[in-house]
Amino acid sequence: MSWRRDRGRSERGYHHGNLKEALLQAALDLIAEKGPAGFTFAEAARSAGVSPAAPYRHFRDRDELLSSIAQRGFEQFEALLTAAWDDGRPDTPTAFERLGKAYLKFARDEPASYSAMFESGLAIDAYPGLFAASERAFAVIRNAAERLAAMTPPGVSRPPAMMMALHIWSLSHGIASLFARGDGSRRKLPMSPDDLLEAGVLIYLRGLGFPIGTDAEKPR
Amino acid sequence: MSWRRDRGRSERGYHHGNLKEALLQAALDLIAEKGPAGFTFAEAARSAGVSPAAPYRHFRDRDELLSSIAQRGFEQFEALLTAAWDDGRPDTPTAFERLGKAYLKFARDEPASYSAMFESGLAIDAYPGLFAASERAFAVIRNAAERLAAMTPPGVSRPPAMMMALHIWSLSHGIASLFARGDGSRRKLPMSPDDLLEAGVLIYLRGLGFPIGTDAEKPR
DNA sequence: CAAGTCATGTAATAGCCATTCACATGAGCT
DNA sequence: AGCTCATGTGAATGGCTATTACATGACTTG
Repeated sequence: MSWRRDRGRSERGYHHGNLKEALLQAALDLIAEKGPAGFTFAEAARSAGVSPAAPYRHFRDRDELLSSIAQRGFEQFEALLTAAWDDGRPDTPTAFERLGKAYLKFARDEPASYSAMFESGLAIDAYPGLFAASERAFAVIRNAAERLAAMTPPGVSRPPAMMMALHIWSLSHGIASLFARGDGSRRKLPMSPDDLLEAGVLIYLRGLGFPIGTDAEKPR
Repeated sequence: MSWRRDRGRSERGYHHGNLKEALLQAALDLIAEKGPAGFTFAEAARSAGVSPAAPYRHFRDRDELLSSIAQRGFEQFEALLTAAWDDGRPDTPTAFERLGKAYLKFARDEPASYSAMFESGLAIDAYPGLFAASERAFAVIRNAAERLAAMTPPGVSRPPAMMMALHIWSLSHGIASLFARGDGSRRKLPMSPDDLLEAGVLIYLRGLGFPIGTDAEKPR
């Protein structure tokens, strides 16, 4: 093991010491500020205090940096979803609701990552690591759907868990994309995105035969 | 009236005669080919056979061209949705299903427009015409939801039409964004996006109290 | 500890793009 | 015929991506 010179000193000579990390962080900040299109390799380099050519030692090109950010985003996303699901505690429906909220929370709190993940226009299958990370995140939702599907009341035909997962994911993603972005560049709404999603999921689950209160609105 | 020299001749001298249209078409082709990020003002000009500075006579900048494309997209989208809805004929639920299908069809058939409309990262409120066009398109969905809401069976609390419209829109948009893009750069699915949406809408409507067959799958 | 190696940075450069400005062209009006 | 203004051109500026040859110094090895 070699211990890097971790002294917080900004006294960096020729070598940066942690450029890859610094670039990822800088890029994240830039994306948060100006969207995934506005971010430039050169400016990230400038933020990190290195020459415009330096980043190429760590990323093949701009897209690879973007894909790294997206991948990290999916990993963070998976962790958040996993925590929200909490293995179905205290009960499956409650945990399921929490999962949906967590989805929107991520889109709201990490708009930069979210952009990189879903709106950067990257060909996801061109980056195996990215693809795998996104599959793992989706797996959390699919597992939860599995557990929920297993709970269908007797006398009701059991829905395919995969389909449920896709419906919930699509609804969450649609709401997040259209209304719940951190950057305010989105459309106004007569209710909060969280409430919109919660109501939608409740109605959907009732449609599957789950016994849930018959009024869609929460009186606040 | 002055009649332009509409002769199909490509004999154009100093003036193009229809540059604005030509640029919009060229940009659409380029976006279809390389995504909204890959499209460049300069290349559109080249396609149209004019100098790189010419487009500035018709659009303030690149973003304004993009917003024009998005606006046209919304207008075309609105027309498609209106036709699909067909004022609720032959009956409201059937027409409502058609509306959802039309949404996906648009995303599939016009990926370039769809990208410009939803993934270009434009600040929608910075372009009043664009904003208005998107509102008109959404109004079609809202009207349909209104009619559907009015049909809720007796004994069931009537859902807010706006909320229904937002749910359906979000679900459609989520499915379209995640799975139904024309460019194969999206994720694989165990069922067609159309079927996924149809099943989701049916389940949702059943959850609202509409009397609909109790099995979610169509046997094909 | 001295020499060598290799990862990591830099400088310089080519090519592309957005945008602007002064200037050219010619279509339509009077 | 002459004028005028919308529409195009050429040239220039400054920024970006990406590549290449070269510089630096961190770490290894004897």
